[in-house]
Amino acid sequence: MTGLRERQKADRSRRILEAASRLFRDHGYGAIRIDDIAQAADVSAGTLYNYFANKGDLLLAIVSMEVEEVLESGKSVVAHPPSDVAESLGTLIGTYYDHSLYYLSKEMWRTAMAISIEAPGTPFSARYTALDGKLARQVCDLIREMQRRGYARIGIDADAVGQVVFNNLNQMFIEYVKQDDMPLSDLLRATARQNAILAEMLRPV
Amino acid sequence: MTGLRERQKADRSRRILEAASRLFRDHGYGAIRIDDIAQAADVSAGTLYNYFANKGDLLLAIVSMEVEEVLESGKSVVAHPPSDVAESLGTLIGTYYDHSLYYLSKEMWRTAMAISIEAPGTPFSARYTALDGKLARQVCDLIREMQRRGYARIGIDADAVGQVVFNNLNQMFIEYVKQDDMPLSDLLRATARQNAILAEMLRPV
DNA sequence: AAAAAGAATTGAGTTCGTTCATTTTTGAAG
DNA sequence: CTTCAAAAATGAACGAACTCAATTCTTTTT
Repeated sequence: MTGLRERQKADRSRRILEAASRLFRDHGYGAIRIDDIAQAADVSAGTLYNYFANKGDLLLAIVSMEVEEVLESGKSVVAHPPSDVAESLGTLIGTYYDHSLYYLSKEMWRTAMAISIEAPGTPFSARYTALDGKLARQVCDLIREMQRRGYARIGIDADAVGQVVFNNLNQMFIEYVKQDDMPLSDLLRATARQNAILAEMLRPV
Repeated sequence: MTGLRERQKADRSRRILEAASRLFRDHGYGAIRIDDIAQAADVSAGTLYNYFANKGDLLLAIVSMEVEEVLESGKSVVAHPPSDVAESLGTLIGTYYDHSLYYLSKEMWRTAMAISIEAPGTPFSARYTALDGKLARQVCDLIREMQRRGYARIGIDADAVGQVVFNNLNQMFIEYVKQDDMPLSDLLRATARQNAILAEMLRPV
């Protein structure tokens, strides 16, 4: 089970991820070469390709870990939502956005999202896409939970609304990371305005 | 005005665009090398870079022409919208989606959208982003026009709703081009379901 | 314990996008 | 018609991601 080979493999994978994470964040994804990561992780460039399909896949592995955390912290919002619909959505979305730039730069996000569109087939790209799907479902879950508690009008297609809310926050996040000088406050204000309309519609009669 | 130099420049640009457009479509963006395009257009690789910032910028020039057409054909929908909100949105969005794969492959769209996120600064990337903004505004215009004609409830933030509708259709389109085997009918069905909710909200009292 | 099998690492080589010093072409001035 | 300057084209050279045949390291078998 924990033979030498297994341990070495796990260790190398960890070293590569740590080195890449630090280097990407400090110097930018584009500025870092595979050789830089390999050297920092004490492996050869060729070895790195035994662990990750390509440079982008390595980035998506890092970003996926971040999204896992976001998903986790979203759970508590769904479990104990504020009774106001607008506030609920704002809290969940705020949780998503707040986490987003803690470990990852805007450039890393841009590249990650670009890769997940352009090369959706690599292992970690698929994982990232799956996580995105889970986030979307979490928004749907929140709306259903609001309906269950009587905080939101029932008889409205929760999955469709949730999907729309998620697609919107995702697209707004893309606009946000596309502009290096756009502050988070602008993003929050814009999405609050958009969600206000959907929240109004969901408000119980 | 129409000196030899000007004419040659325009001609070379056109030849490059035509060659690239055909080759990308027939063999895929990734499979085509700059040299292939240069040869087909009867220029050197270096010359190509006098006309386009890089390979991706060339693709975005091609995609932008397509979006211009989409925008143009959207105008007539906004000018003469059906009186039902859901039908209006469906018609406009159907126009967008229908055009989308006439000249461009899914791979071209994937790559184009990826580049517009990752490298928003190049000339044609900026142009593509601007066109995207115009499309979003066109959706807002449609909703405002519906309100003006009494086909949609007034007193609702048309710009916010329009932005949400557009962000949603954009994100759904991304999902669509990410999966090579997803038929257009699936995309239309999904967005129709989502827009039904927003249309219901906009329905005049 | 030696040998065989096979898993993993290695780094030189390939490919392709991009750059840039040089050459060629164009249009203007004398 | 020549000369000159600016604009544009060229292709060899460069850099970085990625590949793969050869090698080294683990594990299993006898």
